Amino acid sequence: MPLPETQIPGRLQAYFSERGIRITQQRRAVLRVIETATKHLDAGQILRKVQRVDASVDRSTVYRTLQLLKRHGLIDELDLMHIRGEGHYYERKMNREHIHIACLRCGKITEFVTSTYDKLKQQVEKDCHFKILVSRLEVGGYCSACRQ
Amino acid sequence: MPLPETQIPGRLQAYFSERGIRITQQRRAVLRVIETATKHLDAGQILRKVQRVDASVDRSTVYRTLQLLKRHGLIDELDLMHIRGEGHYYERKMNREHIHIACLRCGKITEFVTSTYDKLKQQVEKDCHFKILVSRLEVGGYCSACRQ
DNA sequence: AGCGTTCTTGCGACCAGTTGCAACTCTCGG
DNA sequence: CCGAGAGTTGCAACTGGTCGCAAGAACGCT
Ligand SMILES: [Mn+2]
Ligand SMILES: [Mn+2]
Ligand SMILES: [Zn+2]
Ligand SMILES: [Zn+2]
Repeated sequence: MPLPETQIPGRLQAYFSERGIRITQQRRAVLRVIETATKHLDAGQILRKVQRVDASVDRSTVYRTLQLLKRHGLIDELDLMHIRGEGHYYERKMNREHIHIACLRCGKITEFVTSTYDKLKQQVEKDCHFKILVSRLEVGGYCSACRQ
Repeated sequence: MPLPETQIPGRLQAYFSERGIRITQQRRAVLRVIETATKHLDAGQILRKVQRVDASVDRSTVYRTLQLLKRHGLIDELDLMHIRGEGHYYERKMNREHIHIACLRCGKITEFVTSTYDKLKQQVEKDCHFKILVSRLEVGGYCSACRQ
């Protein structure tokens, strides 16, 4: 994941306190893990990282926090073509919307930004009279290396 | 779901026998359910429909058949923005790739076909040197009716 | 700082999806 | 039509995600 320079640690926590959403030790730990992630993490990975800070944190708390973040549009939920298992992956929502490209052979995930994607979404909004709040484009196939 | 006229019942079963994939009573039932579906079904709905034909069919068989169909590119797996629950939805793969648009308020699912989507995929293939086998674009937001 | 309200947590029970295994059944060749 | 062999099934056990509930923590107000 890009982890752009614009990503200030503590941003999620700031969002919470601005909105009067309670900050607990458990939530603080989850937010830290998500903010400092350098790749897409699934719920299990997030749980394990959180438990290295506080082993008593329950899995339901992590799931509830992920739901909260999702509801507020602070993270995106991805399938990444279910390369491994059938669970979901999470990433901090960034400035630029990007496409996820998953190689079905080596498992590499590539992110791709293009204005064509923005145009396509605008077209959907116009043609379907629909207000888009979330969107997700994922593709699976073979990367150049895996095609020899 | 469109259920286009080009959709001949028995097509999936024909595909199986052409390839020497065994056709069992259980698989036949699952294929029938998927071929005659008029909307996106989740695994639980498929299981219940199959069990109305043969009550002894186990859930693992349905899941395994769905995996088989997915592996052969005969069905697409969708999240539909997890409007209801967190499971996946399935649909027979059609001639035209389409976008799924989910209203987060009323739950309506709209399908949309546009050449812009094809162009975007071509661009990804070219710019990322990637061979696309599967793709999935889902958007969530509010439909015109739900915005008054 | 102490208090009360309200929200959050951990727990246990539950449900959905996966997997190893032994019993079964398809398919093909004879 | 039958039998052999490979592939498939149901089952049971397990894992991952959800939910109701009672105990516990956060935070605004004094
Ligand atoms: Mn999914
Ligand atoms: Mn569809
Ligand atoms: Zn690859
Ligand atoms: Zn709507």
